[in-house]
Amino acid sequence: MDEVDISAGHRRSPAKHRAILQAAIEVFLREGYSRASVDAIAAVAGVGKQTVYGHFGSKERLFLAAVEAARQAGGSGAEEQEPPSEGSGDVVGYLTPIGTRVLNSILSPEVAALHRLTIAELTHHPELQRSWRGSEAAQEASKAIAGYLAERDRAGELSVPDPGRAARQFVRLVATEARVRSLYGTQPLTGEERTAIAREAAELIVRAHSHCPECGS
Amino acid sequence: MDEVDISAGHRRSPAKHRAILQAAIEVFLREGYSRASVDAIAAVAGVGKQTVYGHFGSKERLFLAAVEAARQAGGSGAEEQEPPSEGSGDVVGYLTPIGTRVLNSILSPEVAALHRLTIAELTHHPELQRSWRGSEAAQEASKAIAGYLAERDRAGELSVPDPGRAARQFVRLVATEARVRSLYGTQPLTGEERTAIAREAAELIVRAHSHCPECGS
Amino acid sequence: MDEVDISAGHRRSPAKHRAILQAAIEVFLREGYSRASVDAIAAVAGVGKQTVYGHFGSKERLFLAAVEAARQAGGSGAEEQEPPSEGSGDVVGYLTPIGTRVLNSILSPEVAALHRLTIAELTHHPELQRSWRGSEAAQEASKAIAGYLAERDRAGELSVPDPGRAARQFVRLVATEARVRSLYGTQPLTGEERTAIAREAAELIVRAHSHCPECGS
Amino acid sequence: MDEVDISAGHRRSPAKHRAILQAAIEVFLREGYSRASVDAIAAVAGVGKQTVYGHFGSKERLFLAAVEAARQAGGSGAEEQEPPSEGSGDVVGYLTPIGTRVLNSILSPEVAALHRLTIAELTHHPELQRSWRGSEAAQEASKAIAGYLAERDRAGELSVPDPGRAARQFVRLVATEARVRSLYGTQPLTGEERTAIAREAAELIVRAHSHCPECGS
DNA sequence: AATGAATGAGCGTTCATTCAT
DNA sequence: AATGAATGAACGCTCATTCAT
Repeated sequence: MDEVDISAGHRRSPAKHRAILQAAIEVFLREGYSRASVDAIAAVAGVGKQTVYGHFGSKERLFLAAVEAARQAGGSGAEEQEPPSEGSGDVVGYLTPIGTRVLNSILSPEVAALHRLTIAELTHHPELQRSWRGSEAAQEASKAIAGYLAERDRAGELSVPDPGRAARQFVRLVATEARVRSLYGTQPLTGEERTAIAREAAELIVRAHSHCPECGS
Repeated sequence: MDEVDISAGHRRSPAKHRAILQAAIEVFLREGYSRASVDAIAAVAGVGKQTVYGHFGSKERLFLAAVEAARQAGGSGAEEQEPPSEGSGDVVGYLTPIGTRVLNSILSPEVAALHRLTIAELTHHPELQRSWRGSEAAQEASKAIAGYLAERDRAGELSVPDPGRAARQFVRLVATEARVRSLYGTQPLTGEERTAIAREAAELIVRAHSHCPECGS
Repeated sequence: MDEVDISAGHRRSPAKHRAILQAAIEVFLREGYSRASVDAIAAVAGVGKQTVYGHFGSKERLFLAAVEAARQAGGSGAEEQEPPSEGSGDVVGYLTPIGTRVLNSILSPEVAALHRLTIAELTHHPELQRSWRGSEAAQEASKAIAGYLAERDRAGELSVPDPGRAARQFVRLVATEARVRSLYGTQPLTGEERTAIAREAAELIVRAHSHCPECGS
Repeated sequence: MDEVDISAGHRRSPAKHRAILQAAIEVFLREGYSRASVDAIAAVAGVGKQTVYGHFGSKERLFLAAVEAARQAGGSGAEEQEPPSEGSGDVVGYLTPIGTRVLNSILSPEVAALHRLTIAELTHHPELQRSWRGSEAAQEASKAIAGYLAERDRAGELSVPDPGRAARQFVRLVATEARVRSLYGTQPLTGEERTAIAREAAELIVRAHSHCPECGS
């Protein structure tokens, strides 16, 4: 009884609302703001144009709502993979798959397209700044990594005076390298490339925070 | 033959060609591809619309030519600053101003706008990929840094097994952190922020390639 | 049964009927027929759009009903002022304030707007002709004036062979001069202007129907 | 060489300008401002819509230009009839045909439609006020009548202390009576009706300014 | 070569009206 | 009876492009 249209027909149907939003995400991400036409979005959603305006008022407001919805949808699902075992001393072996997951999330077509779109429209739609701050899905991974590094520091395995900074640098390196090499997500990257990017970054971070292998300082 | 227009009247005037390109850069960078109108570009250039078509054939070709011209113009001028003295052992002190220069270049309004525009239009204008590869003005700085790090390695001051990778990582870190914090160049960054970004990255690189201060390994 | 809505819920509520009419008058007079939207009228009336259609069937019928209602409302209230003392021989002094009252009625915002609206829509809504004939609120004043002039004639003070015609001419002169000078009620007229208009017309009528001051013919 | 298109083809063609204006007059006068569509005007003019915008910029500016052009066109041609012989003592016989001509001009379909349109749009297009003042084609007739009455006064045939006022009153009476009876030009008036209206007004004016037939005062 | 007038398609938006509740 | 969501057609206006000069 929840699937379609609870008490539908009279109140503004949430089903159509979602359909329009979904269509808007699809078309805006594919075409960009200017090229996307409200007609096309309405057609994809399977509703009349005025229904779109009834729900969202204007192309601009629809756009902002779509970006926000896409951001939330894109953020979720990234962490559904199992967290790797906390324990071992192989820090590079631990960080690399995490970096790969961040990278996979960032290069997913939807997330990458959303990222490009946000950058493209920042100057004409300053409200996107709000979206931007929360959008770096990688920031959640960043916190987990910071926690892990702090633990390694406490365990005496690494020397990490500022785990937050180190985690942020790791994530930035992974994300940026991936974006640059994939032309901001428009060109595919093989699994090997992805792993190599993550490992390179992991190695840098580990090197920078290792005790001296000889004297232990 | 380069003067201005001396033989004008029948051959395509190079002066008008440049004026159109300049106007196109201005308008495309400000408005984006779709929002920019050929009318507006012709008006800014002070020529008739058909002249634009005579020179460039279509809006799309004009766009690509404008991006290419902007890329060349943007790349130059970044290195006009004197290279810092090569010598000293203060590697962070050496890398930080270089990073700051990279960052200043990247955040200049024209370069940042060009970067956003390229990202925005990558999917609709695949030819921009050509532009992209050569556009990272930072790559020149990268080579200089790699050379410097290799030298430090040879001098026994640092241990840099892969100077190219380290230099690239440094430049990526600086550029990305700057872009993220400035919303891809749409928000200003203070001098202190810029310096701090560069120093953070420099410190990471240096930490990662230092000899152990105690045992020298 | 006239209270408010006591039996509401199934029979058409007269209260809503009146509210819709009132809202329609307001919006049509302010915006004109084409510019007025049924949405706006429904919103002003505080009812749903279908309620409007349930009561009036179409925008056009609502319009005609609104004009008719406005005409009736506008006609009333004009004569609530006391009739001046019948007696004196100062005919100009008697006619002038009557003319001023006619003029004030005609220039009241609602009456003037209704007049403009009727003129504007005459060709597209021929039914407005019915409204038109009865709308000249001044016609009631005209009859009173005719009676007064006839009385002056019987008393030998004036020579008015056709009091109806004279009264009509007086009212026409006052109304037209007022409308022309106020741009059909869109520009205000001072009290002095109003009085002067009425007096000018009164003087003409009196001159035209006076006995010769010398020989009495 | 002047008829069509002097050096046409390159500069904005005056012929199309006039065609658009003519079409706009036709459609605006027939439909009113809101109902008239730019598409319809362009179609009637036989040009593309953008041509209309190239020439006039917006519907509103086209409207104002059309009203102005219609006013000028409407004003001319009214006076092409021969002025009646100045002489005689039959003032009513002299004024009546003049009044009839004024009335015929005012009731011509174009002039009447323009008048209605101007009244209808006064509040939404205040610039029409400029048009308004000069539009009363009757004002020229008014001056002629004033001159005639002044002459009669000098000749001792009438006593007209303020010929300008008297002429204005005459014209107002004729015009208003004609408009009211013809529903502002939307219903035809027979020749007899027209003459009767003019004569009624003429008689009033003459009565008001006659010397006493008995004592001559 | 260069102009800008002109085109036809398309844009975002709003309308009077009907449908489903 | 009454709601407001939904529709399809139109609106004013702008666009990239071509034509005629």
